[in-house]
Amino acid sequence: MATIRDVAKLAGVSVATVSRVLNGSSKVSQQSREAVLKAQHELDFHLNASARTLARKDSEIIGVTVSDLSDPYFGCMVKACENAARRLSCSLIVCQGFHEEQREIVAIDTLLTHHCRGLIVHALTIPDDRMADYLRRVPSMVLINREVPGFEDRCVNIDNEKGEYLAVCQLIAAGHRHIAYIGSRHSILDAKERLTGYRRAMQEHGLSCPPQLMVADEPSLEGGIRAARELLARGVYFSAVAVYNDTMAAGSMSVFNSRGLQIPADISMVGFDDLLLARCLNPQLSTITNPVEEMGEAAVQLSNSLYLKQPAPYTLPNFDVRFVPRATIAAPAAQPWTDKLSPRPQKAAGESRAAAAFRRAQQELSGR
Amino acid sequence: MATIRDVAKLAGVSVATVSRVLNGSSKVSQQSREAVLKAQHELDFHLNASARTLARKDSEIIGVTVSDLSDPYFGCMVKACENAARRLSCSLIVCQGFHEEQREIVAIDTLLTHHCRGLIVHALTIPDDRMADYLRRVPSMVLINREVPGFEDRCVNIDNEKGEYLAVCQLIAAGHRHIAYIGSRHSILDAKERLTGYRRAMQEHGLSCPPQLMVADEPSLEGGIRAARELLARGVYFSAVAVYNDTMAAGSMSVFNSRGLQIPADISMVGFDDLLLARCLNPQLSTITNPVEEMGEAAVQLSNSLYLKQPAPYTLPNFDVRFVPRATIAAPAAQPWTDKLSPRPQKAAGESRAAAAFRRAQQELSGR
DNA sequence: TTGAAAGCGCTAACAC
DNA sequence: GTGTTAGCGCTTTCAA
Repeated sequence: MATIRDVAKLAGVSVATVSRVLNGSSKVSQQSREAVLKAQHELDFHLNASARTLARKDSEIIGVTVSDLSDPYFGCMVKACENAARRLSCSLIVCQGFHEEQREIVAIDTLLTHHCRGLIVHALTIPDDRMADYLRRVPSMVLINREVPGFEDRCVNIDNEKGEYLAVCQLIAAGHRHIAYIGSRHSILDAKERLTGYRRAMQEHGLSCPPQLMVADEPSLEGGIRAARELLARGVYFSAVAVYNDTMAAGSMSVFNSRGLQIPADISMVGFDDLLLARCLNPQLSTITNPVEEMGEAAVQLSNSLYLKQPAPYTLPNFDVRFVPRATIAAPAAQPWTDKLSPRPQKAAGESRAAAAFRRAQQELSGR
Repeated sequence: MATIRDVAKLAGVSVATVSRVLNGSSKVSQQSREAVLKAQHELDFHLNASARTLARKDSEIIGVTVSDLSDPYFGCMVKACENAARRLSCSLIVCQGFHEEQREIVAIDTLLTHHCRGLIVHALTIPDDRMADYLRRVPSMVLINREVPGFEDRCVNIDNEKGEYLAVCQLIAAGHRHIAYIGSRHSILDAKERLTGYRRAMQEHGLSCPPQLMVADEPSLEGGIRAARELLARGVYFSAVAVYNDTMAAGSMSVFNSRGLQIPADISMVGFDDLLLARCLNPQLSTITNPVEEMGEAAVQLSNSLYLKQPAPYTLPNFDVRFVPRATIAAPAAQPWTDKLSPRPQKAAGESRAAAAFRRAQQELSGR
């Protein structure tokens, strides 16, 4: 591998001059500049990032941890981070934590080792006090999708409660009164806030949140499938479901569909995140926007600003959560499929198609 | 920021000993080890990756370029790369090329600057000769989803032609004879190979590939939507569509659905890639597996093996492409919606629901 | 406008 | 087992 010395020798100048040319310094004669560029080309020379980092004490690397890159939510986030990093002439290092404390710690330590210029951390299983430790020690660390007390100004987050509140209000406005909630089983901020939003919307409209209508599972397609099955198995009436995120909603919809339950005629649904996926579902999923890309951008900006100790630090924008009307919300059927608000309904004479489908699903899924 | 010197001083040993402890060398007394670890903890010290890289002349960084991280296909790929990198105690740098030559070049140059231990490059717009240049100069560079003549053993790829061939054979086996093809507009290897697979399947079964039944667009949801509209606008009969990838298929399905055309009753469909998305669609999309994660893994392995100049270099596995039967393929309707195999059919007396839907779609979309 | 040279923080001989 | 020390490739003073 050629070094700056080789280039200097070939160009007939000193290493300092080569460095100047390669860093765009103006104080170089046209002649030297050309000679250096020519030599660089001939030797196919690239400055060594590590050596430069060492000399400058500034790494030009932004580090980001997410839980799982195959999740489109994080894909979008990291996409935005990479774009923002590039604009700062930085490279992006990504680590995955997979919702496991040990891996999240390894991920953060990896970034620390690289003495990153900015750190965007999505780590949900590390306890608050440990996170606070990190935040105290690493001034440019920024958290995403999480809030640690005392460091609110370094946490990039949306108003999850408001989002879910909006979602449930839409269901209520459509006439629903028996609204189930499929949540995330992770005890993380998003999950809690969204659940609170659901509860608040229900309560403000004088509706109850019976525990039989609330289930929680992994925030994945499979989790959504299990949750929907569980809900049906309980046999309690509901005409609508608010779901933690679009991915779980997709899983749930596939269960309802395959059981002959029509969306939105029999069951209305609302998701959260507004992934591309939401527009691919049939019917297209009504959901809540989640400005992941803006958040990724903002996180990088904030982190960089903290790193530079700017006198007027970057201020986080207000992230917008909005309801996106699509095709999964309709008025509830005039006739509920059961008038029982408790499990185990029996077959009734002259039951409707939907009622029959519900009953069959409940019977099969409850393991009888 | 604390350095190894500070730790040495605090622990009352030399920097060499600190280095030994921190790198797990066995030749250290228990006493020294403990002192060092204690000092490290007190100072919250982390080895500086750049300094280590410089001293060792080995960067412990794997670099990967993809076109767009928000595309779940690449998300899966990078996920696998990160996992593989971690197993080699390496960090992962990701750059995006966005199918633009200039950005792809910047991405590769960025990786070169970091003197990566391994380079996994997905760059489709840089011409072959330039890619060959890179490959010659950087022995550990590995290409993904592309083949450059003379470097086949450093290109990680699946048999796209076979995959698409399998897909189309399934449609033919179901009884289809008028099979449209929605392709990618990018003139890249995958696109060409898959198209070839379609052609070969048709020809081997004595079927023609009329140009009116072939459209191409961006390999995105929007591209799929436009392509399906274009196809309908042409008004030529088809009972099935083979699509370049699942994402485009999702877009196409949404168009057919919204036009009252039923899948698979009116139109059978088959995708490619077997993304999570395929299982979220309604009906679930029959498709072809694309072992992206295995490919990502293999690419990292291969790159690392090339880097180490191993005597017995890593050999690429045979990536499996398989047809995944789901719910979007059925026999064609007994009655085609038109007997005209050319555009602009007129309303016929007593036309079927499907025929009416097709006709309306064609008329509206062809801009009349 | 240029060059010499002192580090940046670490590793890895080498000597003890 | 341990310490000393010469680099690794680059940037950046400081002098010229």
